[in-house]
Amino acid sequence: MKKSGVTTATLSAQERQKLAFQFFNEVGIIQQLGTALFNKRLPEGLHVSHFSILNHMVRLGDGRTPLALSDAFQVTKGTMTHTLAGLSKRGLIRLEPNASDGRSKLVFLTDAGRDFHKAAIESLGPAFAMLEEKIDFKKLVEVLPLLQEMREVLDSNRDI
Amino acid sequence: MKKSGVTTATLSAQERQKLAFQFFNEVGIIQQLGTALFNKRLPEGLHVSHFSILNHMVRLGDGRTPLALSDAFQVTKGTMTHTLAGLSKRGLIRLEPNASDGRSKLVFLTDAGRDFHKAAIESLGPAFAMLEEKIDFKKLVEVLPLLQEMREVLDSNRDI
DNA sequence: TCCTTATAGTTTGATATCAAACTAATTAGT
DNA sequence: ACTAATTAGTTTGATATCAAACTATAAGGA
Repeated sequence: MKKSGVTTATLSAQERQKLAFQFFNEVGIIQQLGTALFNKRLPEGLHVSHFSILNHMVRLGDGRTPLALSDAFQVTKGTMTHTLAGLSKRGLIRLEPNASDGRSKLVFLTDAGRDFHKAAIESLGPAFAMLEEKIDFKKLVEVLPLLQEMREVLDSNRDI
Repeated sequence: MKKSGVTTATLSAQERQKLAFQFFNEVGIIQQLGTALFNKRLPEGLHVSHFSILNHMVRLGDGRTPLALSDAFQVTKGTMTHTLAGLSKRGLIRLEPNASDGRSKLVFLTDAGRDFHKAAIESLGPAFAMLEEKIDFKKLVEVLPLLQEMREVLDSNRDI
């Protein structure tokens, strides 16, 4: 794998610091812009956070606990309570008691939730088309492992 | 070339969609965890957003307008007003009228701001050490170009 | 000059998120 | 079995952010 620009030889402490800031800065901006792009395409009052949960359940199955979801998305339990309340109020999910644990609940997709997810995917079409036109998705494949690694490192070192 | 997993040959529309969701999901989580990690190390009441602005001015010079800063960090003008107010209240920056434009202001670092920046960098030391130990920074170098590209694409297609 | 439009910054109202305190149910240690 | 510790979810209070309306200044065209 060839590379250009910054040499791979050695990075000074200062270079590493600058790199890290750049990395987190870009990540933060991408997150903001990406969220804004998605939000704009979703119906009034619905946020990417809502869509993400529906998407997660459509792809990986429903019947999970709120805690499992807050783990998957790395948000606090309180945030998940809030997000699920929004979905529930709109009838996109159903919250049922968990028979095997009285403290817990299970989250299920409703038909409306599946429909909404499908419609949301459709309405994201133009944004996807734009991305596909401008970005070489094979590069995304190459980049994902580092992102996952970074996420895992950050996740398992929260107490640092 | 392996046959399992995603090959670089061709990606179906569905694979591309899944990739994009994964990408934005990882980015969102990294942003959250990274922000949390940094915030924890900053003094009470100060947020990464404050530090980032100080860092920007230390590295690239002060005397910029709030609008230039909101552009650089891709936040709204209102958000920048709020963030600068926080910095100003703590005496870390000075806001002066812009002699060449009555509508505008200029943002300057104070000595306290420079001191604080230095101290913040120090207090981020352990977090950096952890990252440096766990992450190969050369990989960061390789990943930055795509992140920048993605940021630019998203930035120049806000209206999609 | 006067009027229209554009620009810089502020304000307002809403919301997503976090951290921490709280409640209720389960599990574990003795 | 009983108490202590843990766990799932909710609530509370704070704050960072956004979008949109607003204010004040600047620039341009007739």
